Amino acid sequence: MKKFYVTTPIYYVNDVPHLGHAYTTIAADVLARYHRLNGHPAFFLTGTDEHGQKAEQAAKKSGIPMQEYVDKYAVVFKELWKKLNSTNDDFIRTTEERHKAAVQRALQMLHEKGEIYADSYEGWYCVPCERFWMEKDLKEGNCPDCGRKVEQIKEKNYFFRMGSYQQRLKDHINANAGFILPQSRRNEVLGFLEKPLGDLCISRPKARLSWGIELPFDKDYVTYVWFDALMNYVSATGWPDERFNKAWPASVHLIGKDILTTHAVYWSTMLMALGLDLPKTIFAHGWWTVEGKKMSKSLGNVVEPGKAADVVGVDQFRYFLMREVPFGLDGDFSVDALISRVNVDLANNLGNLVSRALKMVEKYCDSTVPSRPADIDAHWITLNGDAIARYAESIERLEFSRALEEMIRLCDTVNRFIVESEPWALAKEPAKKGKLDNVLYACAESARLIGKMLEPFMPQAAERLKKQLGLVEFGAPEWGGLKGGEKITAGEALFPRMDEKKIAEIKAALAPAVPRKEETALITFDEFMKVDLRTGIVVSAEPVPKSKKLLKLQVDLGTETRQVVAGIAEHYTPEAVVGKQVLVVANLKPAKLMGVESHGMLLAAGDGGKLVLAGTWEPVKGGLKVK
RNA sequence: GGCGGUGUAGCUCAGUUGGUUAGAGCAUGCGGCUCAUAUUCGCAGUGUCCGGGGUUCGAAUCCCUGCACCGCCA
Repeated sequence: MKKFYVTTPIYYVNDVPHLGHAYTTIAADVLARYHRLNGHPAFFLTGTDEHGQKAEQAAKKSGIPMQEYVDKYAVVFKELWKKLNSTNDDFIRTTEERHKAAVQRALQMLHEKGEIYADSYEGWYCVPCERFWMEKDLKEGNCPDCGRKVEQIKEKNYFFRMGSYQQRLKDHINANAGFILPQSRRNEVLGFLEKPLGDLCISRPKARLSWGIELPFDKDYVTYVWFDALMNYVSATGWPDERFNKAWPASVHLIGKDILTTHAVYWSTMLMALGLDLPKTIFAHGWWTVEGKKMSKSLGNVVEPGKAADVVGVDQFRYFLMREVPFGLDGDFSVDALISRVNVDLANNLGNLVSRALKMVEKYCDSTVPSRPADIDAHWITLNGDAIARYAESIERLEFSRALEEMIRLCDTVNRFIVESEPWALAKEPAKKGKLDNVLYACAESARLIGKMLEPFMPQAAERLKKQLGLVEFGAPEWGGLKGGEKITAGEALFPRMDEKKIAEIKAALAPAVPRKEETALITFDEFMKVDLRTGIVVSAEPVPKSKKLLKLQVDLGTETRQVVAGIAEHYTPEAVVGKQVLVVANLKPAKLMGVESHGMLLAAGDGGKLVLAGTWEPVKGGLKVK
């Protein structure tokens, strides 16, 4: 029997779950449900990644003891998955004994095999930021992040001989077209592997970071979080116990595109070194924007999945995520798109179809599915069968949106069939009762098949539809599952249409939280007057070589022509700014940008998108004081 | 800068190895039905297939080039 093992990444506990987390988990859940419903033993794993510096920092910041902090977050994730009807079979936490033991065992094995070695290196280290910097990245000898001074320190660490697996990994990827998906991501990894692959530092000195799994062969170190985290995929299956073979190798690792390299390269080589099989597929899906904008805390537009599911319905939320965007591409989460999907696909099309079909069975057939006609049109059976085949094929390929498209298409087909057969007209002629029964059997049976298709995606709606059809299980995805005689209960609509009131409610619930006002310190008049603002006229402009953003401008300030370098090249062409009347900070300390001297700054307004230069309302000459 | 990708209807996209009038969904307009959640069905569209050049009997598709955007790497 075909076993199926699907994983999500274990989610990092430095923040609350967002749309991206829900997306991966729901996709994994759909796969797991689909396989279980088809009789394949399925194992669906998710969990939390609880070690490492960021978790440690986040805990410190919140002033909660480490273990208490991670316990709290693990619960937050678990509860969300419950709410979203995730059927994960296990939930692994990297702070659990079973996981720590597996990680230490792996480290021990690799150490003994000579796959891990100690080495020292010197580098520039920023103590407050707790990280090393390359010489070239330093800003005037200081940390490019915080600007504080860095120290040259010498540190010993342990390294995994990742580089020695480069060729084997390339060969594996080349020989297995489905190993890394989508194809564009596969190309990326192959491109990455064109350059020499270095070894991987897998330790952190406890002096710097104590929150982690201790190296079994050196108690002064803990394990690097990625090495620790990736091991979850096997530790949860019981590795190194024999029983892990029941699950491993994984059928699919679902991941976000941001963690492709760690999985495709780190994890794959780790498995090779441990002598374990590689997963069948690593699938990197895309990211969601919200109303066209990148999700970010500062914009306050982070979608909380629990909240979204509460207000639109869990099934509707799951449907939208799986249907809206081809799996693998980026997508946009907008209230308009969400409403449209729910109203058009689920309410008008699918829901209404089920409703009209069942109500007719109630009305014309005494709420009982007519007996299965012997001579039903073969073409009709083929139409249904083809839809199911294409649906199944799409899911096997992880093309969720396509699978759902096929389901909706079948609804279209059945809706058309109803109009063409006009059961309401047949019902008026007692002589045509036989024909009427056949039509309504076909409708009910198609509804069953549609239920079968929506089951992995929308489990609650599936349950209701099953009851409406008088079934305990939907049965096989083949024509003829309904035997006739099933008691129908039409009841309430499967998916209520969202009206204006509901839409307003959703918009209110999902509206971006008001971003914290940036506290602009108040300044005195005198302080303001220290800024020498002048009007200027751009005399000439040219791009700064090798720079995307910078333009080199000569600006007429009346008494002189100033050279000013402005970061506006992405918004204005040189031609567009020549002759423009601008506002210049004339007493700004000169600076060199990309090696070009700049004696001042132009004023411009922008919110991260389009930048707009500031000028005066009426044309004025250059050099006037602005106040 | 290196490598890879994308550009098709108002919007989101599909277009197999080149082959008739270039498609789907949504949105829009008109018409029909009344079983159904004002639902559904039919019809109607609109396209510089990013620009330019080339190969070919024939190019959205193949080649070259330019532009724009995106991804990975540095």
